[in-house]
Amino acid sequence: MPAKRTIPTLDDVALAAGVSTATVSRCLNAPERVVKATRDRVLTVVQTLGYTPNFGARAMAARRTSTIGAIIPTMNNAIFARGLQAFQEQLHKRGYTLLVSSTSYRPELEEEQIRALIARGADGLLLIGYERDPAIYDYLATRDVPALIAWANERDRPEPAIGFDNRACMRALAQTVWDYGHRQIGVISATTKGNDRALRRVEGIRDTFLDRGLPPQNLSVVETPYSIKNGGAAFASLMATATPPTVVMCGNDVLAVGAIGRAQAMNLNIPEDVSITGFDDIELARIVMPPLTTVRVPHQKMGRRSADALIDMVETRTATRFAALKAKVKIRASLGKIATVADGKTAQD
Amino acid sequence: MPAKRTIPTLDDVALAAGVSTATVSRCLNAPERVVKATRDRVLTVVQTLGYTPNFGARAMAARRTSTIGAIIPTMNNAIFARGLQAFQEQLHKRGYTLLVSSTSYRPELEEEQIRALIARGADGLLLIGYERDPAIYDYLATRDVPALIAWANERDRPEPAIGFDNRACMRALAQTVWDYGHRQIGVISATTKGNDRALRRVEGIRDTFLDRGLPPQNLSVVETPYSIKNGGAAFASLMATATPPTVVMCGNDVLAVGAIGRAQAMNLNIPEDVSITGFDDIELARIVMPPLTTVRVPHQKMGRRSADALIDMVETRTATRFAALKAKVKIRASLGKIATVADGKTAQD
DNA sequence: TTGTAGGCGTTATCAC
DNA sequence: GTGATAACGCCTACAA
Repeated sequence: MPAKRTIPTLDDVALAAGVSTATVSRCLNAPERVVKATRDRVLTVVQTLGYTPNFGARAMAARRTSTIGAIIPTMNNAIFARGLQAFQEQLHKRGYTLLVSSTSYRPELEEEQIRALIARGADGLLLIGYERDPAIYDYLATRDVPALIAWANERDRPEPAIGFDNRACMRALAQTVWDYGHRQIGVISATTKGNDRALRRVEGIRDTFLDRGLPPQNLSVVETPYSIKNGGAAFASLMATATPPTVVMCGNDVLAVGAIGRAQAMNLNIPEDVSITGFDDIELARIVMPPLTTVRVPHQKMGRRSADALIDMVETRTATRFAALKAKVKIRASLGKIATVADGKTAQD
Repeated sequence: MPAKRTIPTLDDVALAAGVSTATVSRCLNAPERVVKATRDRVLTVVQTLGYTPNFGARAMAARRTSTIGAIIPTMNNAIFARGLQAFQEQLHKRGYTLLVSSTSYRPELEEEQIRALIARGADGLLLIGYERDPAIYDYLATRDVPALIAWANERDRPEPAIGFDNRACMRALAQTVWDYGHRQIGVISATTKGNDRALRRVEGIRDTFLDRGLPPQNLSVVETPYSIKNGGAAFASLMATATPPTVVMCGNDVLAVGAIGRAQAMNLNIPEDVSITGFDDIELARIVMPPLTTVRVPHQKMGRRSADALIDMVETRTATRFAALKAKVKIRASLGKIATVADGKTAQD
């Protein structure tokens, strides 16, 4: 009647199976190098004893962990959730485990978290966006830990990255907005400090409108941390000006949903009184009334590809550059047309 | 010009600081046991070398990791996100790290994940709900890993749990629905197999209505996996019957949002044509039109308390029982009143 | 095909 | 207050 109060180790298994620890280890890590008879015997013992290898010991001896770390700004909303889920599923398929941690959009926390993940033995790292202290890139290099950037992809940066071109995507959406006749533009951006994706999106908006000759004073930008509530407040402040915008372009869907909610509270009709756009195309974008015009980001594909790319980097010790993923403008009811005098039309549509 | 291609270890630090590895270790783990002069010297070296302790080695030597594992059904929606975020923040405050993994609502995956987290050295585990193979509880006991149950709390179960009473909460909501005059009830539940929270919620609904004498045939329940889309489909099937319900009570807000969307697509007015209720009070519940009547779960408090409780269990090796948290019915526009003949009123309100 | 033995980087128990 | 030194559990040459 063995009161198994102790955790079985490789030794216990070896002893019970009448083989050496080396053989047990092989049965687990390279089964083909053990003859079937012994392998079966060993695996049975593993089962009955309920043996599980100790991760720390294994990591130390093998000097790798089959673990990938990811550091994302937040798990609080759907923006990263879908991509992360796909990332983790693909990792799992290829025999890797995911370690997540989040910075709560405080970039200064990222370095500590990178260290923590590396200390935990992460074989590779997924990071969001390009912008971070160069010392971090140095650190990654000295530790020889491959890192892949996601949610962004800029043509002129050398780091391996799987994502879309935030600036070009927003430029495309802004073009649609321009084509719809809007000439008085409000922008609600996430805080751009330490967030290159947010910055690029604002730049994309500027590109389009200023290139087409919009007077700079017709384009007003406010920054605020991502949240539904902040989106609402920023919207109110934009609408409170002498010449309120006919369209408010938001840095992401969460801000846009906040703006829509506030607009309704202010008894403004969308898109008759004001149009609103987002970015990401999270589930909320279709639920909200009216449905949100936004940019559809290929979250799943991005997650899956990132997993494959990062594992390749880890296993082959090489780094490649990747082409940007496509993200398409998705027009829904929250964006309406403005009839310009030149068009000879009568009113908003 | 040292080309530091190697990762610094405790030995390197000890060597450079001219002390023993034991002293370096103490500087890091019990600074008060080292005289200030040496401590400063050592810590400087740690800085300049960029030393980070190796997690695996540390875990092996110290036989603990300051790591807590959590296994949740999904990270895909907001249901667990808020509580988990609070959980992780509180863990962080107390010097612990969180390891998450998700089962995608497939209970049979839980055991493997528990093993994986324990193999990774989790000092304690957070699990959702009570229902699981008894063998799992045995395993946890032999491995001597404390586990805390969250998102549920049943008076007559001995396991330590921090959460609310799903059955009682849903009973309270059902009471409100009853008071509003509804006598033809539709229920959309998550799959109850392997999900005690979902089962208890349905039971809560039955409790209220059957106790008050509602004929069983006036209460129809459909089960479907959690998702907005499935919620919509289930709603359509409930409404397609000969005597469609005047209210559809959903097992959570995600299903309810799906139901609302489908109702709109079917040109049904809420609550005039049919009322809809949810459970959880996630952000979506306030965004959706009309806003959703639901049960407000204290996610943050639950997360925070769970962290404290679990750390206490780990550090003191004791287990206590906890009282259920309160969750309140939150009435919003998606629930309307039915005028009964007895009330002498005229119509729906 | 299988066994032996050294080493991975820490912590903790002792002496000093 | 500080320094040796023995675990900790596993992997992997290398040898048999």
